Amino acid sequence: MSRSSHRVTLAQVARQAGVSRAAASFVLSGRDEMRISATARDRVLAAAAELGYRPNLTARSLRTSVTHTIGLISDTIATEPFAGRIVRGASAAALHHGHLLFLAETGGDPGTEDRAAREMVDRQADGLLYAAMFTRPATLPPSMHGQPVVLVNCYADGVPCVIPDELIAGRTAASALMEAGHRDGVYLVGEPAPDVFAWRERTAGIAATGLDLAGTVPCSWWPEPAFAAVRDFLSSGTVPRALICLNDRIALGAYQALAEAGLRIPGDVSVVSFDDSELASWLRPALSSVALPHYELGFLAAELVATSALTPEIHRVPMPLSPRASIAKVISL
Amino acid sequence: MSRSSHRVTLAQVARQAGVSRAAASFVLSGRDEMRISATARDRVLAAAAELGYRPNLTARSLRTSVTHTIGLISDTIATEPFAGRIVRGASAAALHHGHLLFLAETGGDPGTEDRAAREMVDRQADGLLYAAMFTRPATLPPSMHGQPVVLVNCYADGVPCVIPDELIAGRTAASALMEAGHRDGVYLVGEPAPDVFAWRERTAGIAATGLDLAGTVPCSWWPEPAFAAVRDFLSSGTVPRALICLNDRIALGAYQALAEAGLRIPGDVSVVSFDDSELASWLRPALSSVALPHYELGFLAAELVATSALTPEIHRVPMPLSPRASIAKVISL
DNA sequence: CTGAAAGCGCTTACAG
DNA sequence: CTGAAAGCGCTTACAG
Repeated sequence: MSRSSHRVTLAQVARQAGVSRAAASFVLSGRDEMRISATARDRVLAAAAELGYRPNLTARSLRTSVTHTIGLISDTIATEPFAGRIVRGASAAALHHGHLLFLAETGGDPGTEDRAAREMVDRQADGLLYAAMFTRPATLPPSMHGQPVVLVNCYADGVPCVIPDELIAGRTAASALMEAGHRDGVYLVGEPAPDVFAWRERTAGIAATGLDLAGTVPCSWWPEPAFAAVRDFLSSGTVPRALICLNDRIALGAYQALAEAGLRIPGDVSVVSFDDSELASWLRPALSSVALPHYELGFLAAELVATSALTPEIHRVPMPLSPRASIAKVISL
Repeated sequence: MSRSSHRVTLAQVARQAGVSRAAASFVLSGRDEMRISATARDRVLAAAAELGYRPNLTARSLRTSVTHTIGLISDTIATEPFAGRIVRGASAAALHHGHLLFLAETGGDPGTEDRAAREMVDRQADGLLYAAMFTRPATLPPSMHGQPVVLVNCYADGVPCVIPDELIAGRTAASALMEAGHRDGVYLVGEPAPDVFAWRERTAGIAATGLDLAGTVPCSWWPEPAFAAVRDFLSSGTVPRALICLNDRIALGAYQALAEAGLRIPGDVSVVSFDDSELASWLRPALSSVALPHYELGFLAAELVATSALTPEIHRVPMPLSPRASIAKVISL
């Protein structure tokens, strides 16, 4: 006996209530056009409750050709610590709109991406989300073409996308320093990466404030290289007044190098960063960081497909500063 | 015009191939019982390829009453940094078995859990996974009763579950220290938590090695309290030889306190920990840590439902040590 | 207001 | 080997 044969069906509810299946369908799906009599309505509701009726949504979907289902393809979000918030946001929005999320993690492999998207399309997902770990141009898997899709944390011509507003983020980080009185001796830490959206926008945002960087300490965006680069930089004798780290991992490495050099944060050196990962609040002193709005990215994207708002726009989501103890006010004489 | 009316249907493929729908169905679903003629077979395949046919899985499911779909309900896994690996493991296993994952993040709210599970059941998911952020007893939402379910990182009577083998983990951590020659001055850092599975099993595992702890430094399992507790402990004058930290976050706090006290790792104090989060490899020196096998947990659990291996067993997944630089060999005289 | 009927796109015995 | 038919559980015009 298959499991579905255990489930009570609309026909059974109708029989027990003494009405037609059509009538039962109307009251249970809340469509009141036909003005079912109140007593019939009550009998159907009572029967449904008594029998524990649950609609078979796969059957309903076959008829209505809408599944209330959204597929999310992600390269490696669930691995990447805090980027899992994209998934959480998308799930919350989906649930909120009576939808359910299909999720596939592909590790970025194009073959897997295509297969996963195809599985979703074959299951008649109402729309597809394609999410990236870091903001970048996207190449859609072939099986997504012609489907309703929104890009999350990535972008492509003619496709609606939701991305973090890194331009404002750069401005926010620089402003935080300037409002504390910093003007001189501000260094950017992190390798220039003209190909990387975040780098381009953040540096443009910083420049837009009029803040004059004293220089750049190049290093790849990870703790270990950042530690080495900042250590070497400090050993040259320069003492910076403030560091803008291009992410929290770089900031961790910078903290370590600063500590080794006997420099205090924020007394000697102020630090501001991007990401606002958990790390930011764990460091000593806690790190001021501009938050990547992953939850909001996922939420908005799922909402766009749930509400069929699929015009090819670029939605920029604000990146707020989480101010913490790593920035000191400069006393000007 | 609805989207589904654009999709090419099995009937169209059959017509173009000049065979019955039944014949087309047989060749396309690879069921060879009827020994379709090779030329008919080829014509069907050609027609399907030419028309770009894709089966409507929602229709197939209605007929076969299996959806090749697995639902995953998680309290807050996608938020919790590395626990997102459960999702990744489950997704990989699902895909590997031709299934797709429904995901819902509930924030641990029972109402949301129940609603989400109901949405999955209504969509005829073949089985459900219920996952917890940290290993604990589980209370299933009512809508999951009677469904095929496996518990991930949590447990309940009579329900199959997949949990990390924390007992061996405790033994592994203690053994790592002992093999390096540590016998004396080994302290456990972290608040005793008799209600917490990980605490019970880890301490039991440590005890099982015969290692005699010199004491415990109690503190809640977070960086800040750990920093404060270890700092106070050190200020009492005791210098430990080794620390077993109950998670990586505690280890971070301990590192900070040790550094402040001018103690070197591992020269003065060896440190071993549990979790093997990203943090472990970022610290200086890199931290030896016993890995939480979240990916494997998710993978195995999804595989169990995909293969219908749903006997109510407790599956314990090994927790391997990631050895790094934080443990020093003790030179005995 | 209610009921009989068609149909969504498949699969699967069942006759030939 | 092939084809006509029933049916999975719903929704929705369409007559009465």
